[in-house]
Amino acid sequence: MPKGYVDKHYVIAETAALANEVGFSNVTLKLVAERLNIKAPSLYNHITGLDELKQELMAYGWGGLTGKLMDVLIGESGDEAIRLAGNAFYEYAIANPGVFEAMAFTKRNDGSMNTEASQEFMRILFKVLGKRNIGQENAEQVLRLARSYLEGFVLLALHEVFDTTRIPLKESFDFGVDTIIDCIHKLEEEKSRSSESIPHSDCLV
Amino acid sequence: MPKGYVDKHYVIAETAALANEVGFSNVTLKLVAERLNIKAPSLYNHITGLDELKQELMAYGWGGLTGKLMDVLIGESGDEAIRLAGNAFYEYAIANPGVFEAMAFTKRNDGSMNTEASQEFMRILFKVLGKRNIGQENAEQVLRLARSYLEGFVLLALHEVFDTTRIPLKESFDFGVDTIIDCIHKLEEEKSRSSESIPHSDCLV
DNA sequence: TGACATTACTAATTTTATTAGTTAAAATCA
DNA sequence: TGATTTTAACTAATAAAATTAGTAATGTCA
Repeated sequence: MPKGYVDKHYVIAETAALANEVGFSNVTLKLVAERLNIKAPSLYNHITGLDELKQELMAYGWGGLTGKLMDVLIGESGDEAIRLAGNAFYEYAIANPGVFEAMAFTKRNDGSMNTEASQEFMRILFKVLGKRNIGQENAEQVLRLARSYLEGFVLLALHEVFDTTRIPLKESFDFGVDTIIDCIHKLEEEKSRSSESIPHSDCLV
Repeated sequence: MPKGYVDKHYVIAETAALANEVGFSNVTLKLVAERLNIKAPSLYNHITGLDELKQELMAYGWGGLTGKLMDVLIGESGDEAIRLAGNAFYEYAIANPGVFEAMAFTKRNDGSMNTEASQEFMRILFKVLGKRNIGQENAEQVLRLARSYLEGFVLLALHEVFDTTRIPLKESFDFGVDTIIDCIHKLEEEKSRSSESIPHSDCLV
């Protein structure tokens, strides 16, 4: 047990593991400290308090998820990219329930770090949508829809609201993702119809 | 200040008002008691503890929302019923942010009351979907999609995640509801196509 | 009126977060 | 290397909140 063994990142990473084991709402400084083999007050050398730790956990979660998303989207595009993104979200959240609670429940309007935490994730999704011919405003609408659905579904799934004896969770999740994809298709059709005076490239071949 | 003035319903109702004012996570027995002009330990004559009070608050919220939903759906059907249901959800949640947090965050898998709380609400939505020609399983899929979207969107809106300087919240919300309605239309078409050997009633006129 | 249950109270306990003040290890630098 | 300074741990103390125990006052009902 050398001295400078614990640092801020280690504290947050262990808090994440703890949250996944006992649930986000049951995370206490006492438990975090025990897991790190130090006393609770020593944590204040690394964090300003429990509130900050929870904020950090939220940011940690968004960072981890964003990493997975980038991995999965390399060289992918179109509908398949959207399905892969949805799956990455689903798998990350199910595998990290406590961290996901932090991501979903921690207020993001107080403080700058908070809003930024999920911004990179959204920026990537927006980039995927940007390649579709639906226009900027529609892309933002789809983005809000997608985010609401993803966070909502996973939240309900983790709270075991859905009766899984009939339809498997993943099947329902995919149904929702497909609906969003259908929505994009519809917007693409509208867009191409509205600009039909200008024939699009396929017709020029 | 006569004695038997406070009862369980009153405690819960005041907790709801308090939660809407200070936020769900800031609800304490001390604050509830102050609001009721009694001392904190006296609350234990009406509830078994803070945990139960939060569960009751969740059930109270679902009950209130279900009431609004029934009001709004009397004599309504079709797409309009779905829009009205969505609006009722949206308005209730925005008007009762603290109660909605209780509805969204309180775990529903521990204890029987919890799952039942939202069941009546879902049963009504299911009834609306049951009138559409999409089949039982598809109705369940749409229900999960709708619930995920509704809870997710409102959660994000209350956490002020969305940048409202561009697109108004309500407009985005309606976009999502319309997407769900499109989804239902698509399922209806599939259904009628799959049973086209049996001509449906319109063709028999 | 007089037992009985209910509801409020005060006092005490427990748990957790947090602060204050101290010490020793570790890093820095003359 | 050896002195100094920072850092990160500790113990002790404080504060706030939930909860329990025990008591008194109020209301009900036979």
